[in-house]
Amino acid sequence: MLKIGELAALASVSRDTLRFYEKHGLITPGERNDAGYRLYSETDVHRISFIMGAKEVGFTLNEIHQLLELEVTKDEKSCHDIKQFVDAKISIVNQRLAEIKRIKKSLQTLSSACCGGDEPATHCTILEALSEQTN
Amino acid sequence: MLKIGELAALASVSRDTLRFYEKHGLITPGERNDAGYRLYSETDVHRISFIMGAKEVGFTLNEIHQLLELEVTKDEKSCHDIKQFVDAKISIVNQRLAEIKRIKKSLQTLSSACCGGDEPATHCTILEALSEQTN
DNA sequence: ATAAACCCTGGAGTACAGTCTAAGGTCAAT
DNA sequence: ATTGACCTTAGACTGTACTCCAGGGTTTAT
Repeated sequence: MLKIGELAALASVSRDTLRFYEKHGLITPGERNDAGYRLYSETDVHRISFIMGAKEVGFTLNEIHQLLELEVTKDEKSCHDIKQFVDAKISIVNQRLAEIKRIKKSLQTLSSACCGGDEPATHCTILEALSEQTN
Repeated sequence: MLKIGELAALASVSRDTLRFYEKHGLITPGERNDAGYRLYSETDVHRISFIMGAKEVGFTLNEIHQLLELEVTKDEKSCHDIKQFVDAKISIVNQRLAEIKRIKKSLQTLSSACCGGDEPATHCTILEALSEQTN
């Protein structure tokens, strides 16, 4: 079992952030010791890793909460309900994926158009790179 | 040339958002008419599309500003400088790409583990899906 | 045994990204 | 010529996601 500072270090977040996430129902330590210290399990490590990952790709804490809530509500919901919810999220993820690929392509076009030398970069612009793409 | 409401409708943002972006140096209409109305060009349409796309994949307005500023500062900077900056951004984009693929995989594992029927979804959890992955 | 390093709660403060309101000017249609 | 839909600014307000602080208790190392 990890204390809050240990999990915080592991996940590269602050203690305050973990307590903030707890207040908003994203992650609750399974136990507390006699002094009231939070004690986090292995599962909590996975959980915070999922949260950080989802956050990084643009899910809000609210959306992440919904995703994680699937775990809590699983017994009350049918497979059908969950499949529908998850498939809706997958389609959002696919949109994000397409968008990030578009951005990457723009940046790569820009980078490769750039000779990398010392001359002024008169023709290096994101917008030019974007407009050269057939999207 | 488009008026603010027209560009707003095109980009699915509010007029206020466009003015807010302007205040923060992201997009400035090339012209104003006699009454002081903002008039946006074709380039501005591309620009707002880039902004929305970058935002969607998790860039902050500040980061987007930096990306777009390449255009403005191009003459003062060498190709070398710009290439370095852009390549750094590409590596951030690659991280985001990897992360969103991880999320997508979790969701897909979850979805396909789900029979889709009417029974309670006892084994449908994001965390189970995550822990089944070899990452 | 005592200081440093950790933990607790509650609440205030901050940065970012809008969003809304007030008070007024402009434009197009009836 | 006047109504309604648009535009202007400045500034107040909101929601999200932290971040910090005060005032206290606990644990660990010397």
